[in-house]
Amino acid sequence: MPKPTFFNLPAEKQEQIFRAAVAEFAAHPYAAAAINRIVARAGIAKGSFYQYFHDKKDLFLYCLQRIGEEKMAYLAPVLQRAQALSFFDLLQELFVQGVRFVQDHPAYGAIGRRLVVERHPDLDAALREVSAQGEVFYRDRLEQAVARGEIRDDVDLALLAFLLNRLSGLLVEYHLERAGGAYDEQMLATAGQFIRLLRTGMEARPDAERRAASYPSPHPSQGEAP
Amino acid sequence: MPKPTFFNLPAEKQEQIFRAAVAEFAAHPYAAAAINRIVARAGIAKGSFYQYFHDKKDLFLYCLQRIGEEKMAYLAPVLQRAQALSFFDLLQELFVQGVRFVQDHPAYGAIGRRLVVERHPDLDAALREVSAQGEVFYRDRLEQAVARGEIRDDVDLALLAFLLNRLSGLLVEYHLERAGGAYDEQMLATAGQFIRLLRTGMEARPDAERRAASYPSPHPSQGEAP
DNA sequence: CTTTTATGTGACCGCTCGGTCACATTGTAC
DNA sequence: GTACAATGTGACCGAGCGGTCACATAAAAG
Repeated sequence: MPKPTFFNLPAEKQEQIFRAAVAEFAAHPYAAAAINRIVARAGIAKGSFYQYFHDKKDLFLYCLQRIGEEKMAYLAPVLQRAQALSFFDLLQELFVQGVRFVQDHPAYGAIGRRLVVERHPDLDAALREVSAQGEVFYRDRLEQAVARGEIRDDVDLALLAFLLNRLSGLLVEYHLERAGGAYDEQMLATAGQFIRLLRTGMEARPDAERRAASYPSPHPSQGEAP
Repeated sequence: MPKPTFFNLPAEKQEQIFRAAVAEFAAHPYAAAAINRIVARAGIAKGSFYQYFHDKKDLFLYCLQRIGEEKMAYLAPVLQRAQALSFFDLLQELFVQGVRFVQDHPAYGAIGRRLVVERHPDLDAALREVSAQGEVFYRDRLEQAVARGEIRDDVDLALLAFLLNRLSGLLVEYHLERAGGAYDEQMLATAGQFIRLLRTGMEARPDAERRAASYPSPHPSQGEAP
């Protein structure tokens, strides 16, 4: 938790510091992220920084909390409708909003990815909390969907919750790498394909099944192979 | 590429240095990995190190190449049978061998994960090469499988190749996090569930389809939710 | 032996790091 | 004005970094 001094600062200055920190943590692994660069970018003295935060870890966790709040703000409209949506509609909405979030805040995405992969004592507790949160959420939704008969009852829900929690990150990465990242039709098509794969799998099947699986765009006009 | 001096070393000593480097790169982000610790662990003088390698990047790329060779050795038996196997059998074998590889060499897994997520100028070229390699492989197999009618012809192959390339990493991670990591029945069951999800999806369907999807273990006896 | 060539060595360089501290500046109370 | 508390500041500390270099050692060549 930041020191009280930080919260006494004008909101404008708090934001400057937060933005500088986010940029730094997005650009460098935690261990290599430099307070020196953060204070330079924020336009404050190093001594001042240590009046606001106890140490680097304190700053990082503050950033993580802020990012989490912003993400929740993105997801809130969807979450409110969660009960009213079918599981796959919910999934689609969550993925789409997830892509939008990272498109609007690429640095947040970079920090999230680092958090998942990096091994640093300062980060371990935060990582466990964040990923457990996501998995519990998916697990609950999955159980409801199974109860409603939307999802087969013979799948390993723990495995599936784990996968869904990570897949949203992969989808974002794919869209950013290939499509460059606009929030557009192409993105919706990719998300649709993604969901369709999850729903009905990739195996060829008799035609009867095929049509039931259609979603927003059946053919995203991706490049064909030579 | 290491300097000639390195290859003049007794194989034993080369191995000592390689192992020390792998341990360091697995335990720390590239930027934070320390030549000082590597030479200490390898039992050589720092000056000697710079007779063997041009710099840190040189050492890291050498490690990556060695790891790639060892992985190929693991996968070779499967790859040789690739044409004879159905796509999903091939996938199952690849995933299983992938898990085995990381179980036998946890440090290699850690380095691979870092490579995918970390952003460092020294690593960018290597990352692009490695991931492109994997995707091209999957893409080729997918096209063959579509031609053989094993896989529906209306999926976005680029997206699917990307996902498969990453999913193998996720499966490994899941198995290591939950099961702790033995190469055992439990692992085979998880891989089977995984493949089954890919084949037939998670959506509930009329019973006819259900049975066609069975694979090694239909019920992996994962814990039930309260 | 001496010379030459290849290899081993650790003190050292310049730099950056996270974090501290003595002091300067500011704002309010009186 | 003075007094006092809160906040701003950057030089500084010890440590660790990647990388260098003058020199020691050793083996082979003459």
